[in-house]
Amino acid sequence: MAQFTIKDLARKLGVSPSTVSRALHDHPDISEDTKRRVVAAAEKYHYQPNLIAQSLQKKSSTTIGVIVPEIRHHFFSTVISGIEEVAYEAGYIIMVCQSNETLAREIVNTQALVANRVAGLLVAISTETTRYDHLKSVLKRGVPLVQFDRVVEELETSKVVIDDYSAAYEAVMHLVRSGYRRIGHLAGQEGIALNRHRFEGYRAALADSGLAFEEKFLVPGGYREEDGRRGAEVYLAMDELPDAILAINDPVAVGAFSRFREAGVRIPEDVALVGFSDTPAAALIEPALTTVYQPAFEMGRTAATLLLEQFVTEGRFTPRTVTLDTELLVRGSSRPKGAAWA
Amino acid sequence: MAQFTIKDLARKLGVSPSTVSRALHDHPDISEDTKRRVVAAAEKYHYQPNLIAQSLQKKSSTTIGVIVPEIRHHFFSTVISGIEEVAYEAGYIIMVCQSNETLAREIVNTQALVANRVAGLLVAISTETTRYDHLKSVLKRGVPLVQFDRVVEELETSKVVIDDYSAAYEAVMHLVRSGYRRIGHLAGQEGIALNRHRFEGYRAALADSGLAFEEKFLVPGGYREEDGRRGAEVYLAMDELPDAILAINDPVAVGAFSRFREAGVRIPEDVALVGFSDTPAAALIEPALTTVYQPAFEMGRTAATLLLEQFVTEGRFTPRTVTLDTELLVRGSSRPKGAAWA
DNA sequence: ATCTTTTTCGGAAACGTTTGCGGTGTCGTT
DNA sequence: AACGACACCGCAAACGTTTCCGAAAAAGAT
Repeated sequence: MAQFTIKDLARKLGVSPSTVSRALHDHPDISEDTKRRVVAAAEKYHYQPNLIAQSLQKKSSTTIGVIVPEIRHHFFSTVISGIEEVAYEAGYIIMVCQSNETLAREIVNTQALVANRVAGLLVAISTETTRYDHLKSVLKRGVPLVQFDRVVEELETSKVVIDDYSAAYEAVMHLVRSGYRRIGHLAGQEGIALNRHRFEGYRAALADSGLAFEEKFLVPGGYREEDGRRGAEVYLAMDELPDAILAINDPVAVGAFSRFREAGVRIPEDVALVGFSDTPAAALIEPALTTVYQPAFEMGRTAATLLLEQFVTEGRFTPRTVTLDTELLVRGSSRPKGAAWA
Repeated sequence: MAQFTIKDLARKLGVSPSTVSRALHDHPDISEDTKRRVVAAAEKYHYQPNLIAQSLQKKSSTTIGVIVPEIRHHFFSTVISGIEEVAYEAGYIIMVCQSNETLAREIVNTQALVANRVAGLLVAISTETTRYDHLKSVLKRGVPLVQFDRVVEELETSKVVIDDYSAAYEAVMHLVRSGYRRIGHLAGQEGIALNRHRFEGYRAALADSGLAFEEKFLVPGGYREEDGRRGAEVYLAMDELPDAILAINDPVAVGAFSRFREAGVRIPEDVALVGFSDTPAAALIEPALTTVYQPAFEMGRTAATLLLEQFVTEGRFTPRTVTLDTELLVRGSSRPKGAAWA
């Protein structure tokens, strides 16, 4: 019932608690013989070290905190999977919180994780997050922090991102090469760096192709399927549809996709579609969605790795930002204009 | 840099640490006046209680552990989302581990969580898990445990599940009513209770419909898309295909779906398909997949709620198992035999 | 004015570890 | 024979809280 502690073990063996502790940690001051006895006894009595006590004394825990907008989203759960993977290998365990895209909850979450004395923090900010006091305070406390995906650039932390600008640029270039000319963009909120970068890549590609940027074809929204549907709605109300659309992510693309289909708009004959890979569903719709593949799992792995590195670099440490490669997966939804059905 | 503790606060205020602690917890022994002073000072110096120390002294933490086969799977990440939701509301934070479907890692995970002195444990076992010593040991230590989805029935814990038997039964009945007669089953491993129940529901529905159970149409496999593809392969090698298939879950159904399509087999004209809802992709394929909807988010919520309830019921407590309702979402992939295209 | 009650607080131990420091005992060297 | 070196281990403090047990001061009762 009550906990079996190191003291109990010591009593059973007739040695001191310090000896037990040292034996368990393979300290050189302890003879091989007693080490064996201690380990054997620990085994026998199912001794389980109390990590809480250990953390208190060491002033640092063996858990790392993770904050994401929503756990259930495919992209983030994949990232978390990656994080857990390397955390596990390194003997850490992860505490996961979701902000539900609200700043208030994100703040509560960071406080809770700090209160739990996590060794470090991995965060992707919410869409509402335009003030960063909570993150700055984490930094000031000296808690290692690395941002991923949704990062705030002016914060001096390690970051892992994709090259949103180039990815969007390439996606649009692909559309242009495929014969599309009136290319719209289902964008995200302007505040988020990621969204801005994708927009800028989109715009630059238009410019570099000698195409005009049409304000009305830029329709901002959120990250979810319903936002895509709403966006499609906006396009449908226009005199003339764009002939291609770059969506801020897959759910939005899929939402637009189904709304368009309902309206009898053919993909890609009437309008081509390109997304950013948040979901495996993209490959299954008909025609399959052309999409920018984002290495979510790998993003989680590297973010965690960066954090672990920061743990060991005592004292002076310089933030690194690693940019992961994306890949444009060309599929049916952006078939060259006028091409026959596959 | 160094931590600002309750002692520091006490020193600043010229009172004892005990007084500060009591003031912060609104203890009646403390005058309103000093309470105000303490709270104000705590605010001023950004005092953050050390939950680690608190846990050590209280001998119980405010974190709950979660173990799932794989975080990245849509079903489980949705469950986790639900868990986090109610945990958050109750002031708990969750530690999440994945077993990667291996028993070894599941064992390590439970030990790590116990070592971290979680207040309770929420687990869905791996496919490999046929011995339960690690879970029994958790129980013996008196750590509250509730199982969800993949449960081991002989363990005396609260459980939250769906009625797999009935769900499979209804799904097959639906197929029969739609005119299908040679109904196959892409099953999971036999060891898992959940798989067995679905199989039994399937078999009972056949029997009650006066249809013969054909051994060869039962093809066991795993939970992933590739298992579905492999299963389709098996069917394709037969002289005669089944005219409908109940898949153990959506990924498997989707896998079979795409393999069949590659082989020129039409869905549902040549073979109808029904899945168990693990993924949103089911609604997007063409034709859309008929599937048994499982309330994953709700499952997470109730599992966490059950655990929280168990926290307060000191002493005598009787395990409850709650069965969540499913719903058969009838879509194109099981269109009545011979019916025209929508 | 003394005694009892109440209010308000402090001392100290405890939760389970780790670790600096010091203390034995043994052995080899001179 | 004496001394240093070394191997091995125990004491006690510390990590930041909470809480039992009193104790002092204030208030009320007689």
